Amino acid sequence: MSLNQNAAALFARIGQMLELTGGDRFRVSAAAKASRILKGLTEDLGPIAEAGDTKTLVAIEGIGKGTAGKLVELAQTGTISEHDELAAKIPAGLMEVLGIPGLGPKTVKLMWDDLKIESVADLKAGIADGSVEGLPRMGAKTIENIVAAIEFMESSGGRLHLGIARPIALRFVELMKGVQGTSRAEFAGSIRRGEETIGDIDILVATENPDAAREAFTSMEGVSRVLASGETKSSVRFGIGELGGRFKDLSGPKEVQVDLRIVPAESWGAALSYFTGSKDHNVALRKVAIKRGMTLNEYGLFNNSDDPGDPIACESEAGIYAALGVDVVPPALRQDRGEFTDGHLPHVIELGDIKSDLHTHTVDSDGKMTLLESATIAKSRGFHTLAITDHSKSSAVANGLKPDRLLAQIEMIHAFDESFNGLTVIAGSEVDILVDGSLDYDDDLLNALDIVVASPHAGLRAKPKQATKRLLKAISHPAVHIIGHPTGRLIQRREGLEPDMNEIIAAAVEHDVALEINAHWLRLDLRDTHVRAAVEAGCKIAIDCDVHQPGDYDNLIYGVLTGQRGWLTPELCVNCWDHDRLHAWLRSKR
DNA sequence: GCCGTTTTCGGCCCGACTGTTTTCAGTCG
Repeated sequence: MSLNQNAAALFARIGQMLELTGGDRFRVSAAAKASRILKGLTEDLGPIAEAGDTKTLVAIEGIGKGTAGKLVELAQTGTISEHDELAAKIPAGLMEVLGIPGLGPKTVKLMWDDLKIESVADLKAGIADGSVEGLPRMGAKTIENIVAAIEFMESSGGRLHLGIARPIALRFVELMKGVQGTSRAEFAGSIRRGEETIGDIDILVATENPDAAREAFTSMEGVSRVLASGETKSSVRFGIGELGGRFKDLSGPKEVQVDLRIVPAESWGAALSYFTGSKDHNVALRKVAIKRGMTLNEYGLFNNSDDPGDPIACESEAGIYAALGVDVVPPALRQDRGEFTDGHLPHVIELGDIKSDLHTHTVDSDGKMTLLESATIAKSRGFHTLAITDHSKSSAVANGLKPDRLLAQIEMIHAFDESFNGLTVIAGSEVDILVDGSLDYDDDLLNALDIVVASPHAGLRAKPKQATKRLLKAISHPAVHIIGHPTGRLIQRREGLEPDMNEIIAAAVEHDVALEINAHWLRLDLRDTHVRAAVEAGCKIAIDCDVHQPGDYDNLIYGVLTGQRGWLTPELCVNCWDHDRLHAWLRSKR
């Protein structure tokens, strides 16, 4: 594990443990912030911290002297003494109790101090024997909520994938739009920002009939429990099983919390901005407001005075950003990763900019569609180019093509292309990058292909140095256009390779190779922070759906959101190029 | 613990909901 990820986990834990020991709340949030920042960095701080270079470390926003010192300590000794000291005082099971929704540090500390509750099991026993009931402010209703929350936590195995949560959010939005009196409905929160995993779903509604909205929301089919139903906010648990069996092999949450916010139509923009977040972005945005003598809340942007009067801006997000004198920040960029400090924002890619898919499979390997079926969908989406890239011979389980079958397929695709007016279909392959970095076909065959996507499929537990070497060798092969899902990670399932991304990106720039954002929501590989580093280096990026079945084309949005989160522009994304420019680039490797 | 157009001290975003309270604490986002 890299120092960043290791440190991020430790600081997150330090923050939680400080809460439980009654530490200063600003120190708590500083530790949590340090954790988030470290998670989002692209450059590994390992060598810097090991060298004791605190000057470079404190230059990072949110990292001060204290955190820098602990990073150095971690790099040099393998541990942070503050963490170990806290961990010695706090039972491990207590952290799990803190994870129960609705239970915060105050309550957990009280239970620990007064009742010696040190685990979820202790808490259950304390509820059963009535001792928890004896605590101050602990009534029957609160205990009922804790029992339900424990059940929820035990049935939910972590966060939801974006590709599962977003369709649910869209269903809620459609439902709310159909309720009488609704003028606007939209999802906000982490789904709108395109985060790769989702904690809960936020739905925003502007309506003349709040009671009808609330009623429709809490009684939607699939709602298993109503947690709250107030004037402006309702919360429910929604059963994911209702979606059917397509994701049944995915271990994950069985339920998700969905929040409905009913907001005044006139402050729609302020509310949408507020509930889209991220939290860090909101804090940064409010600081911009404060600097300008204004106050920002979910109702609007106001002058800072005793009698603020009418808002300066509130109806649209764009109006609020404009009134604050900053660029409008697309939702995916709202991460507090420099969107206010790096001058003007780039024009990031949008779904409509994508004009080709360069990584798709057919029935010839492990796809479910024929060439004709896939090409028909590609054409209906307005693409000018479709690359067929079935698996190579070593991917036996995926029915990879032996050389003779590939030669026959190339011939077939080239014949097909002439008959499918308006869409150029090109012959390619998703060629395995073998463990030693060599490719799965000989050079003559590779050069017979219009496009080569080289991807790692096996040996994904290799050490970082070996992984770097392997990918560098593939990148330097003159026939390769794109490196497919470069790390091979599966979100919440498999870590994948951890190569030195800076070296990979530099090599890709040197050899004119594009790195892929695989748009499948289980992959999103490259991930957002890697994309950001690649974009900063001027590296070409491909966004492809890795199509196996018809619905996979719909995954494109997840790839685009990931690109946006990495500040990707159409100029650097080969799928956004027009026909002639794309094909000139492809031919330049032949 | 972090930070600085009030710069090495003294602040640190802001409001809703619940459940338990007679005015508010705790939690969440």
